[in-house]
Amino acid sequence: MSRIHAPADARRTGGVMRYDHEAIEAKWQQYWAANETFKTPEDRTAPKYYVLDMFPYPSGSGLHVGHPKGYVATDIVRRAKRMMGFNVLGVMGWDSFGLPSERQAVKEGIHPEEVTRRNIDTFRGQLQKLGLAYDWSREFATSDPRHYKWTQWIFRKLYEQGLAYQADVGVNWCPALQTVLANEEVNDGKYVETGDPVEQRTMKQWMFRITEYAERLLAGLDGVDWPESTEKKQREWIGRSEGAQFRFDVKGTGESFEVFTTRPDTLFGCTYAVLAPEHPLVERITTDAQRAAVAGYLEETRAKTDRDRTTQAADAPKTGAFTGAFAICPVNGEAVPIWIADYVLASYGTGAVFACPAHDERDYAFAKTFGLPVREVVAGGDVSAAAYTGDGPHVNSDFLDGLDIAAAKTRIIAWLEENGIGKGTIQYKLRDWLFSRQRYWGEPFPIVFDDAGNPHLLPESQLPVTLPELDEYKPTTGPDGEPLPPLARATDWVNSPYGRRETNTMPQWAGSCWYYLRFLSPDRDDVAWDAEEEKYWMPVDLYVGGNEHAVLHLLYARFWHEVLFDLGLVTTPEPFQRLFHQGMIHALAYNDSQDMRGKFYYPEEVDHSDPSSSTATVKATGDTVFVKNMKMSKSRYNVSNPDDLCREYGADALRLYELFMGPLEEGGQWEDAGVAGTKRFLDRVWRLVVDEDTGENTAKLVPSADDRDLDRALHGAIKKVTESVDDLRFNTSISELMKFVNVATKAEKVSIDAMEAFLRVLSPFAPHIAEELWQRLGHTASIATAAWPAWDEAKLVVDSITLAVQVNGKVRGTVEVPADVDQAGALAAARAEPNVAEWLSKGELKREIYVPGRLVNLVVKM
RNA sequence: GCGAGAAUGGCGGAACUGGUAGACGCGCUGGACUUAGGAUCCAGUGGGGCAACCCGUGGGGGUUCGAGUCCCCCUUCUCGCACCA
Repeated sequence: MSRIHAPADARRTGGVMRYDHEAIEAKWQQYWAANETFKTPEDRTAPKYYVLDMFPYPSGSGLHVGHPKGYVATDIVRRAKRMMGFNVLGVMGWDSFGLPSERQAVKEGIHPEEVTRRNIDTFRGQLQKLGLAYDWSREFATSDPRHYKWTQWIFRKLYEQGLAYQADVGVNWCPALQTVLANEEVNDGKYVETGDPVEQRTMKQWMFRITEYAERLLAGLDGVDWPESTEKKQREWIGRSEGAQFRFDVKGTGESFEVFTTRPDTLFGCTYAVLAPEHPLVERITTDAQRAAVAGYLEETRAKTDRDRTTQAADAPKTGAFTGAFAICPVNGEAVPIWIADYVLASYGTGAVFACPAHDERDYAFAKTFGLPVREVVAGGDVSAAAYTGDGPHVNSDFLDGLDIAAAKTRIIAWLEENGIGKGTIQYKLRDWLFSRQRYWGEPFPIVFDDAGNPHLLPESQLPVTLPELDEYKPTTGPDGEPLPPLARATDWVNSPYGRRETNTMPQWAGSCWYYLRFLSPDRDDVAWDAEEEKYWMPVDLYVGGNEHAVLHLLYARFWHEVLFDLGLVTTPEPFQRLFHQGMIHALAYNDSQDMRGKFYYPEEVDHSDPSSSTATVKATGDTVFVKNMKMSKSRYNVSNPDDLCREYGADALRLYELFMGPLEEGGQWEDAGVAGTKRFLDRVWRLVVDEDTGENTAKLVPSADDRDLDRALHGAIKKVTESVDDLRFNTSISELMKFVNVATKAEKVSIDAMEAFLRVLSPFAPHIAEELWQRLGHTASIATAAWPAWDEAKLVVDSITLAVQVNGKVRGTVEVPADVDQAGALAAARAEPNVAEWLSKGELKREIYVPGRLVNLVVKM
């Protein structure tokens, strides 16, 4: 029970009892911890609400003010929903495996675990200073064997389902990091996190058959409440396209190849075929005459980066080489030349296409480059000028003539199927998920290899497979000089009684794929999660995090969840019912180059006294620097530190400003001065209750006071805050809270009931001061356990309203009328307004418009 | 190139289904109280004009009694995606 009853030991300075945020915030944080105020309730009869923040990676650099924005938002939801009678599951933990800790450990010569523990302590400390209402008893880290035992357990499940396999695949190898990266981690030929260059290699890797779930992952999006743009990104990432796959025979050989197309209806317009340079047939069908040309082209292609090959516009000039071979177009028996070209990707579809330049921009560009014929088969465009991709009747197409695209597709697919040449199929852009990394600081696989090199699952009883101690965490090399992961150094560990252990580890995504389930029963060592708890708490009702995870984490987690659902281990097909992305916080950055790629300067190094100017002056040198609002980041020298702001203004003021600065989904531009503003607001709240001269409660607070204006402000605030808990528009609800304080400050008397109701709706935003004032008003239990107040619509209505009176759409005056005025009364009052009457006298009144409660518009013909 | 979103005072941002544009806050100006104020309180604050009034939501058209909001065209910015046949 509550152990701290002493009144706030707020600092008395010169007899003034000011709001001492440091003492009060520390006091209540201790109180919440000591009383386990936010421990998840045991009762399972109340409605539940699972609010989750995206799992943070505890980096070494700690938090800047951009990080807690989402956590503050979810904290308001947690606290308010709790007061509304929900059982709230609010938890925080650490996605603590990962390369940065490993690199930091190498650098400092200590164990990654130690780095991780230190970073977690920093993060936890920073978050706890913000007064976030987490159930800290459920905290866990993915790098804890108690947790990763179950990550390995889930891997076993996926393996047993045939969803995990090893394959020799072309991978993104990062020489600097000595590891492979997932496609999603590579952009522009570089590792997205560090910018280190990435090259292509073929290696044996673990893969997940996420492609088997492509259709399910698409369908599941229909049932969730997610931002439209994120759903769209996932759909596009999965990239479903319907079409046909069929066979082309290579003339004069026994060979054939399959093509995939979404436009089988244009088959009569086929004038050549193209194989990807990597296509296995290339070697076999190239004629001697063309061998040199083909070899030359393959060399050229190899030299190109993936990006060079895949980031061209459709109508960009093409490259390629003729193989000398011809393919037989199945629909008309024509022999068409077979080319190779890097605009055809080996990794998509069948790695081969038939080309119909008349109706495909890429084929058109290629045909123009190499002087290949163009044959129109869909009327409606001018194929002598450009490819025509619109609809129209087919021509030059035998049995398809006259049909539109849709009908022609159906017809040709039926024909292909009847003749045993091919069939209608669906292709996805989604590729199988590369799941292994050559790193130390990740989950070991529960896999051993036999002497023949075949993988076997370790029995469940052998989990967790823990990370062995190493002298060094750097990658190593094998007897043939091939690169080996750091775990290969642990020879005793590798040679287990069950076989040779897998030395790759899982990627960082693994832990975050199911952490939301572990939070349900993190103390259980006998199960990954408790089935009853899963039934009660899942799905996550509100998931808040940045949109940078729109595809990767959210797609991977959904995939695992779907598999677990199929196995009957979870009861909902989707893990995250509602998703919300908080915006990225920006702040002014100063750089000596206009493109912001030069040297950055700290705000205190420059003089930017004219905020409307896009340039500033470096104080020391007088040089001009450019000013731009940029994402807050250490490297741009534009971060604000939450610890400093907590010290100066308090966590409550910081929390308020995080959300007051703008809509949650937009980031907003950070200004430390804004925190001073929300601090002033809290000072005024304080003075409503506390007489700063005596430290006693103010005389202003009385048992009852009849004040319609104050009631309206109060109930307006209650209503707005209550609604914002669902629509997450906290910036406007904070302004309603401010309005109440403005009215209350001016009022002679404020009823204690009104003040208490206000404190309750304020408490999710500024919990420390709300607790303190609540206690000063005589309450012994935490305000977090108080009931949420209801608003009274009757209190929101006003006796009289001000109507704007327009003449021809321009406001010419206002009139006070009773709130329940009828149309005739409103119009009469409007016409009587002196200034309006004068305008009316200038012309003929043609029309009167009355918008109840708003305005009157009188249309006058002058 | 394609797609999505955005553009409102000196600044961050309000404005429900078209209905008094600029709520709330920052900053600024003036005043009060003060030994002092970077504390607090009061008043003011889109631009122009003594005023009536005029002009104002990136630019240009349109619909409407009435447009920040709806439609068309354009500009700029942000964020995704990038030859997927």
